[in-house]
Amino acid sequence: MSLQDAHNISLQCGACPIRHRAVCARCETDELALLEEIKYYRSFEAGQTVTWAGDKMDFVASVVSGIATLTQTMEDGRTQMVGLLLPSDFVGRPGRETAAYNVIATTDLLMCCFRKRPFEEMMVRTPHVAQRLLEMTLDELDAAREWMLLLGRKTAREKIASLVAIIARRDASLKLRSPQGRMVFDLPLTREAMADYLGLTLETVSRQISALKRDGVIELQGKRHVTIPDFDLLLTEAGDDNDGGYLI
Amino acid sequence: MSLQDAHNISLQCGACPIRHRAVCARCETDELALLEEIKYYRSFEAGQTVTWAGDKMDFVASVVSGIATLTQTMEDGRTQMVGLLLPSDFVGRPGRETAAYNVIATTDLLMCCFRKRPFEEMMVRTPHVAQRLLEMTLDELDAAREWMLLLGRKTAREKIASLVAIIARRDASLKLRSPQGRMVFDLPLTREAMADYLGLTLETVSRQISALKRDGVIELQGKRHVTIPDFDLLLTEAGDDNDGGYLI
DNA sequence: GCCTGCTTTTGATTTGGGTCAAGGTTCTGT
DNA sequence: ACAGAACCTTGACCCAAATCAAAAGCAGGC
Repeated sequence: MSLQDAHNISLQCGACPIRHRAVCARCETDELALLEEIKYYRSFEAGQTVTWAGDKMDFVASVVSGIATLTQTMEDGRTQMVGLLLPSDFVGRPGRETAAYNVIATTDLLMCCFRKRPFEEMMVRTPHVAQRLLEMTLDELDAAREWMLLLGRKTAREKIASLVAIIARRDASLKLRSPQGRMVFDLPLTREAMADYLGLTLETVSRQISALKRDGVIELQGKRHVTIPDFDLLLTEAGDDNDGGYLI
Repeated sequence: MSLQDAHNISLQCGACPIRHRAVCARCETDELALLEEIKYYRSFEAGQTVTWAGDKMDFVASVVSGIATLTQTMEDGRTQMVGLLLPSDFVGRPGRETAAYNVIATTDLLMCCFRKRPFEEMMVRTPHVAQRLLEMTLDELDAAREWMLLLGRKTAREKIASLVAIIARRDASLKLRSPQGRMVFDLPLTREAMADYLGLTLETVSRQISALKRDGVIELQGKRHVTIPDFDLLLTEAGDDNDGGYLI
């Protein structure tokens, strides 16, 4: 199944821009009509900036294809990625005027956008959508807090294993499988992007990937294509005690 | 003004358990009555656990007095604090069955609780409350992501300066002041708790506090009582480029 | 083919913060 | 007032990851 299909599934009922993990039985016809009305598409090239932190952002959106990152920066250039947007992910802050982070397309990116004002109006009128949005935000908060544990307490090797596990899990969910046993997928990030996500340098990322390869935890074909022979082994390396459903 | 007073202000309209930074013009009389009905108080002793991650949690709550922490742990005992609850802060996950983190009282703690079921019912009926809850969750998400930058990219000295600045800011807001110039307050955390929050060891925390004291960035009376001679200097040490309204 | 400009890997060296250890302070209960 | 227990500070040493440096892989354009 393609990423485009995954997006279609996530927008299942055709009405709600919000990701649905299960079938959505909530949306009503007029909501559908309203959303279709305010919907439009925007595409970005790899490397292009979607928004800068502090800029006005007059839309919310759902990623259709491609990958974008949310990053924080300090004046001296140190950067920390705080979120990764994959197809079917939602981005935007209903009720907020401005963007809080830099949003940057790391591949060619297609987004399904909704103008914010009418979207917010719809939210007020349809509590189920607002509730779903709250759930999604709570999910993101859980993910962010799990990531805080990684950034604060995990070793470089554990960080890499965690990231690979998260991407594997995410990839499996796009394929409607549960993550287990042998898994094959592509890393959607450069070494530098991984470093920004994990609070490491790209050299350390490269070294630890080599080490995990040497130790048989992962296999690499080329630089991006990964095979995981044993997902449980990877989880052990990641130091995860829970099933970590939250992240990304 | 006492902490109790701060709580009263945060619950200003007397109806909504949700923290209001400005005057709340939203709540209607029946919501008030409903909330009063489902409201009860719980107190915990210092060190007592409010909930463990994964446990059933059938209430949401607002901190009246005292301090609690949200922590994540790994099996081997490494812990990372992911949130700090001060008076007027809200805790709980409407729509979720279980707690996601360990919530531990670090001082004697009084919480104003609401049974979750009726609270959720009210949320569905009153979109303003749901919207306010979404705003709060977005605030928490912003804070978590700002914290990710700290954990991933800041030096030990910057981390300490950031934490002190955040506590100063928070203390000022309880006193209805804006943080600036000379400030005096108490650190509500032990060195160990600070270490857990910052992803450091308690020895490093102690050393860096000593260093900031030696360099005149902070002054200490005893172990807890802090004077900041120049708030802007502290912010510079923290490496903050924004005004950091989010954190805690 | 063969430049040119990435991205990635690997090596050598340095360093910030962790670890281990020993005292010092402050608080609490008797 | 005193004992014991937390909590905090400081020192010595070590190590994981950063930094500095160089070379290798790889992709696109001519």
